[in-house]
Amino acid sequence: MTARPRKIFVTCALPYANGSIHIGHLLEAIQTDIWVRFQKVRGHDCLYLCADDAHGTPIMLSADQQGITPEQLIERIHAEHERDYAGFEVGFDNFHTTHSDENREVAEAIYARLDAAGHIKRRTITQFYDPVKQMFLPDRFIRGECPFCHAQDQYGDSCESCNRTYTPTDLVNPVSSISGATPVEKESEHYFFDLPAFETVLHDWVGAGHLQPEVANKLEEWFSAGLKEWDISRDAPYFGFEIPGAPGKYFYVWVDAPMGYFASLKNLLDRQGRDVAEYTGAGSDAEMYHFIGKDIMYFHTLFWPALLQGSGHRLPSNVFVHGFLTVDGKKMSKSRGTFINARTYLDHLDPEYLRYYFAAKSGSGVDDIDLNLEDFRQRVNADLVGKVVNVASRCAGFINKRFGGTLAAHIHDEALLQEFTGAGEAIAAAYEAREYARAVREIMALADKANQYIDRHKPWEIAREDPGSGELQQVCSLGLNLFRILVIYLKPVLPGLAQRSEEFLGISPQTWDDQATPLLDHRINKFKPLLTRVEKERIEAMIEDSKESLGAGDAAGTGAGDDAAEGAGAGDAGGTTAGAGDAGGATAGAGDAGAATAGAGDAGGATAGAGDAGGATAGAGDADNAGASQTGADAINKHLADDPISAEVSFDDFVKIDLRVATIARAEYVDGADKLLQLTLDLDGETRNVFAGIKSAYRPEDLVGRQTVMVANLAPRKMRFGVSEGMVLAAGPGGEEIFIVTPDTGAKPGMRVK
RNA sequence: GGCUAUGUAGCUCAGUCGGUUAGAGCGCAGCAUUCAUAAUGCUGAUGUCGGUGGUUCAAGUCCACCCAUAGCCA
Repeated sequence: MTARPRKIFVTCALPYANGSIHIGHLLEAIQTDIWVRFQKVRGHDCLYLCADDAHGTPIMLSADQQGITPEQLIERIHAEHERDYAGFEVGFDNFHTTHSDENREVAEAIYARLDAAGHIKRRTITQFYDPVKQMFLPDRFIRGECPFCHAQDQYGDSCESCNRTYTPTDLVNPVSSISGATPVEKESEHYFFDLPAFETVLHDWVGAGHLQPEVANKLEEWFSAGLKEWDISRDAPYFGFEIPGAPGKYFYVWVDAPMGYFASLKNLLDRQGRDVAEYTGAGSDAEMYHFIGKDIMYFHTLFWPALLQGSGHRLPSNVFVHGFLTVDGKKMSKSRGTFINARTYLDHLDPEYLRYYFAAKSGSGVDDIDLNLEDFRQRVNADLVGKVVNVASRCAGFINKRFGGTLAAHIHDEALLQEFTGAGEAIAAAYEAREYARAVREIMALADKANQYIDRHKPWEIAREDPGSGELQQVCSLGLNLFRILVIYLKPVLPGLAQRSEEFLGISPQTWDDQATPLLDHRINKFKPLLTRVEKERIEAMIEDSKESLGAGDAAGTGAGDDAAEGAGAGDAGGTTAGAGDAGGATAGAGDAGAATAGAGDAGGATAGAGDAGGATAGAGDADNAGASQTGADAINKHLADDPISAEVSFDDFVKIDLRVATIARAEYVDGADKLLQLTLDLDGETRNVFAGIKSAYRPEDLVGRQTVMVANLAPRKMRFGVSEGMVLAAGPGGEEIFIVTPDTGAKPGMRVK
C-alpha cells in the first residue's frame, strides 16, 4: 500500500511573535500536524516546519512599550510558543524564527535575484508620518473619521462601521494612534515588487487545478481585478532586515515572513549537513505544502509564488486553505471567555480532546469550524471514551484475569477482522485529502461494529458458564485486535492515546501497515484507563480562567501577583500590545463582533486581539495593511487600547517597588520648565524632592497638604532643574487629564502601599 | 460598497449528475444488558432543507433577488 516514500515539506502559518498562541492558531497547527503525522505513519519522508514571525512595526512598538528590545521580546515569545505547541503534540521538525541568520540569507538572496532580473521598481510615494514619534505610520496606526459614513475613530484603511475601504489621507481629522499627534504627509522612496509581470505564470499555476475550488475562484476574482505592484519596503525605524544597498529601507514584514519557511528548513538541514535546495530549488522533486487561514491567501497564492518564480525557486505543490474558528457559534471573545489561550486550555484539559474534536469537524474546504463546547464534551466522551477506549476496557479484564494476559492464537471472526483492515485504504484516502471528519466518521462506525460484536458474543456470559473457555479468550482477543486497529487509524489525531495503547498492548510503535498483522498468542499488560472523560466543570473553569486573563491587567494594578500562571493572559490582554491589534491582526485575535464598532477602534491599538478568531491563521504579522479588516476588537475600553497592559512581572519583581504614602509639603513652579512642578514630599520625617510632570493639570497651591503615593526607592535622577528623588503616581493621558493618586482617608505618611 | 464562501433535525454535520418516503452521530424517549471509565446493544420521535420568486414532468440540489454569518479588497 505504501509505495515509494514521498519527500514532503509542510508548513503551517507563522504565529506573530507578539502574543500568545490561542486555540485559533491551534486549529491550523493541529490540522497540519494530523496530515504530517499521517504521512509519517504511512512511511513517507515528511518534514513539518514553522517559525515565529518576528518582524514589523507592532513588535517594535510592543517591545518599546515594555521597555525591552525587540530581540528580547521575540526571544521570550519564541520560548512560550514552542512550549505551547509542544503541549498540544504539534510535532514540528523545527520551530525557528524569521529574525535569524538563515532568513536574512534567504531574503537577501531572493531579493538580489529579483532585483537583477528587473523585478524591483523604485518610486517615491507620499505617506502619513508621525512628527512626534518620527516614523511613517502604517494604515492601522492612523485613526480618524470615516470619509463616507463619518463614523468616529476608524482605522486608516477601512471603516468598521460602513465597511468601506479608503486610504489614510481620506480620513477626516486623522490622528496617530501611537503618539496622538496629527500626522503629516511626507515623501519617501519605496521599493516595489513587479507582481503584474507574473500574471501569466500565476494564472497557469492556479489553472493547473490543484488548488481548492473556492480558492481558485477567489484568485480569478483577483486576476480580473488586475494585479498591482507590491510595496515591499518600509522606512526606518523598523524591526526587520535592511534591504541590501538601501540604507534606512527595510523589507516589509510580509516579504520575509514566508521566506521563514525556507529559513526554518535551512536551519534544520544545515544541522544535518544537507542542502535546502533539494526542497526549494527549481528542479526539486519534493512536494511542498502550506497550510494557511483564508485571510492570508493573497500572500500565499500570489506574492509568494511570484517571489519564488522570480528568484528561480520551485512553486508550492499546493496551498491548503482552511476557515476560521468560532466558539459556540461566535467569534472568540475575551469578555465571554472564549478567547482561549493554549496555556489556559492545557491548565484544564487534555490536548487530545481538542485534537479529536478539530479532526471530527475538519474537511478540505474553507468553511469555518465551530467549537461548540457542549458538543465538544459529548462528542469526546461518547466517541473516544464510550466507543473506542471502551472496546479495550471491556475485553482486557477477561484476558488478564482468566488467561494470564495472553491473547488467543486464533482469529474468532475472520470476516470482521477483514472488514476492519479493509477499511484502511478508504480512511487513508480521507486523511490524504484532508477530509478528517470523514476519516473519523468511518473509524467511529468501525468502533460501533466492535462494540456490537462484543455485545453479540457476550463474553460475560461465557465467563459465567465456562471461565476457561477458548471462545471467551478468542472473543476478547479479537476485541483487542480491533481496538488496536482503531488506534492505528486514529494515530495521526491521537498520538498520545496511541502511545499509551501500545504500552498496554506490549507492542512497538505501530505504523499504518501494521494494522494488517493481528496480535496472536501475544502477551499484553495490565489495563489502565487510557483516556478519561471530559468533565463539564473543567470546561467551565477554563472559560472562567479565560475571562480572568482579560482582567489580569487590573489585577496587576492592585498588586495581585497571585495568578502568575496566567502568563497567557498577560500575553494577550496586554501583551499583545499595541500593534498587535493592528498589525496584525495578523495574528489574529479574536474580536468580539458586538463590540466591534467602538471597541474596534481602540482595539486597534491595543490589543491584542483584535483580529478574529481565525487568528488561526496567524502567520501574518502584517504591520499595516493585511491585518486590516481583522480587527474585531473586543470589548476592551479605550484606555487599555491606547495604553496596553505591560508584560507580566513576577511578584518578586513587583515587591521591589517600594510605594509610600506621602504628604505634599510644598509645591511650586519650576523656572523654565514647561511641564514640571517641584514637590517636596513628606514621608513622616524624611522628605524627598520630586519633579513631577503635572503642571498642565494642577496648580501648586491646590496640591499642598494633599496626600499621594510615591515610588520611594526609584533611583534618583538628575534633571536640568535638580535631582528628582522619586515619582508620584498619577493616571491619565496627559494635558489637563492627569490625576494623581490619593490614598483613602486615614492613611499616614510613610505607610507602605502594597 | 464590491467580491468569494456558508446557511439541512435540539446540537454537530453528510447529502454525487436535479429523480421514490431527506440521512448519520450526539442528545432525547422506551426497552434490554451489567464485561466495561453510569460505558454497551435494540427500538423510536423529531425537519416549511435561511426567505421570496422563477426554470422544470420533477428542486435541498439549477437561476434571480433578499436576509444572516465569515473572509478578502493587496
